[in-house]
Amino acid sequence: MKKFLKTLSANDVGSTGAHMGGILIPKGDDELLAFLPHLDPNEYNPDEWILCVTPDGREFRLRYVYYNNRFHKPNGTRNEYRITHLTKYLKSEGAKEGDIFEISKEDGATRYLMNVVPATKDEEESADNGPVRIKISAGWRRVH
DNA sequence: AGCCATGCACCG
DNA sequence: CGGTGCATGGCT
Repeated sequence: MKKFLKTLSANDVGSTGAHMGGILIPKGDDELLAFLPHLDPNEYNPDEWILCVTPDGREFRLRYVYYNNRFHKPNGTRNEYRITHLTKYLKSEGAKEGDIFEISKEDGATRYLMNVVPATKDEEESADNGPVRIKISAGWRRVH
């Protein structure tokens, strides 16, 4: 099973007043890009819907988008991935800036599992005996 | 590269 | 009419 963690930013949880309701995916990481559905860079703003279940069994459909107008519009500047439609879930969990968002999936499975764990716990511990955490980009970790 | 912000459309 | 998401621009 592959599993990725992201520390939520203020903008991610909506506490900045932003109303774009979603989180940012680092681009340029092959493991993460392979883990998520494939989005064709040759398409303009391609998106894919992924099915996520929470630990308590609720299901959410999330939109995984690649904003790439940099390559498709004359003066486009966007080149980033995002996952939206998360506001409902994050609010229901009372997620705040600094908390950890987890997303995992069994190899070959179709459904993803997601979870948010409060900031205080997971961070400090696990120096060298817990699971291996590899920093792959700002805010993101991959767990083996 | 990543996070912050927003005008407008849509929908209840 | 208020909330949410889309697509995009801006700032660090």
